[in-house]
Amino acid sequence: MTTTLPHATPFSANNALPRLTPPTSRLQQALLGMLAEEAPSATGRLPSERQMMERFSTTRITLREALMQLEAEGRIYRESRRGWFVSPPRLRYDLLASLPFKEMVASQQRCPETEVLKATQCPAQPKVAARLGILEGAPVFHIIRARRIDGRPVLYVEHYLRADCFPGILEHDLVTCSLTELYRSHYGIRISRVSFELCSTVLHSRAAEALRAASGGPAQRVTRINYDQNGRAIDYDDELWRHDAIELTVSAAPQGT
Amino acid sequence: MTTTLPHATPFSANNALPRLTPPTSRLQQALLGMLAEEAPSATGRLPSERQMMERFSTTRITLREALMQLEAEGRIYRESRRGWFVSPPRLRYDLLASLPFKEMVASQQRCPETEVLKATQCPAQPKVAARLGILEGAPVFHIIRARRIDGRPVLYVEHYLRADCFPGILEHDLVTCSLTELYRSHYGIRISRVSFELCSTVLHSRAAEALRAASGGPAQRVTRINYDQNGRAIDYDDELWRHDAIELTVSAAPQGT
DNA sequence: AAGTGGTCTAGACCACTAT
DNA sequence: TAGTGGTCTAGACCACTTT
Repeated sequence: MTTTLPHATPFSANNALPRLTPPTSRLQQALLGMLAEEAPSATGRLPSERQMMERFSTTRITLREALMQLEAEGRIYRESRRGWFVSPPRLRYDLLASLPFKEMVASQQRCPETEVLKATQCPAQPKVAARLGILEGAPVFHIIRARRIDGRPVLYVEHYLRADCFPGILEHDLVTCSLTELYRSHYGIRISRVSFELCSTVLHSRAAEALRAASGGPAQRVTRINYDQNGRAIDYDDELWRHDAIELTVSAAPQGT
Repeated sequence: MTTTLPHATPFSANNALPRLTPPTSRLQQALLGMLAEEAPSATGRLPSERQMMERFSTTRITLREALMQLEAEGRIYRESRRGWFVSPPRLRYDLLASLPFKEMVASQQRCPETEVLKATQCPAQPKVAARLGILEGAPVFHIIRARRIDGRPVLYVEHYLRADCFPGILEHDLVTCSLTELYRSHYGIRISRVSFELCSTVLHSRAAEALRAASGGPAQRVTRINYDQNGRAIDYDDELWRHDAIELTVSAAPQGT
């Protein structure tokens, strides 16, 4: 079942002729071809590494190198110990539209799901306190959620809410309702300003576990601070997205004008 | 010169005792320690891979795995075939402040430099035409620049300007002057709206070459469309940043309010 | 129980950089 | 010219998932 690749000379390293194309990029081409042809198979799962390595007559390490390149490009992704998959189209995430996750995903004809991993009250750590403009150790609600699109876990979020602003909020349904909707309907608080910090990093172990991903996998961090009509910081979100899952968007008038 | 690591049991694979800490994370710890102690050495250059691999008694492949993890975290970076370096602090890039590169970098006590790689007129490719709202093949100016911070090349930009808006702009000094400044001073065009698209990808070969980086290295893409006071798209920028070089920032009123 | 991905070993050659 | 990073080979064991 060994498909012959262009320039597939198994012992070309010992060959006087120069390799026309380096194995990795041949491999990538071949893999892309494979994705184009076969991948639309329901699950989007790729063949096992050993199968691919045999099919393309290469080593596991070399094959993985090529796969990880495609992962970095956002074309494929892996689930820990489960294998490689074709990446679905990116979700468009308009930062200033401030749509709740559920609405944002649904409006793009995808299926949103949420799971609450933790919801407690605790004292504010220094970093959280600084961002919320409150004293270290002041009470905050700490909510951790994992969110899925079409069944695939793509987002790990930690929310920190000023406890004094939202008494009893943990009693509400945190799976179905959006937090900003609760702010408005139950606490009369509207969000009048948001500020974001975006940076590309990696998944820490807890996030990785929640996303069925490899710890250290590529991630896009989006942190967000919401301010109410009085300019007071009311909550702070720390989002970690699988980096291939989103495309961020901003549209506004520049401030210099 | 071999430093003993905690749990450094060279043949632990054949050992009945479980490894207390996996080699890669031991390695990462050790490397972080090394960075903390020695790295502030002027150039920020790390020892050669072979030296590190001997020092930490491991394999080159395993060592590189650990280094690439740190690269993904944005703590170190590499220059193609030149070695590994400690990452300088990220530049804060406020998308809506619309500060020219030079001012933005200087305001953060860093030293900006610019190099023009290409500046020509050419017909608009489909993608460019679509974003500028002009006909395919309509004339655009195509400018490619590489930009450095403190001597390190971090940004590869391609600009596409509507040629009908900016006659003769290629005659100007594109190294020293900001484009938006030229728009205002010579063409009476102000930017009244911007729209961004952000997404994490990899460096294509031209960008990699310009940034002395490995092709396929981690990158942050920032595309930007500028609109004038009549709501007409006047230029389109495609920026590729070394992913560890920036931290993006947005602050504004959400649009739902 | 079989197979998978995750990790690790122990080498090697080449093109390029630094000296 | 010596040494470097980039790439590749040919194996191996383990913990976990899947069947």
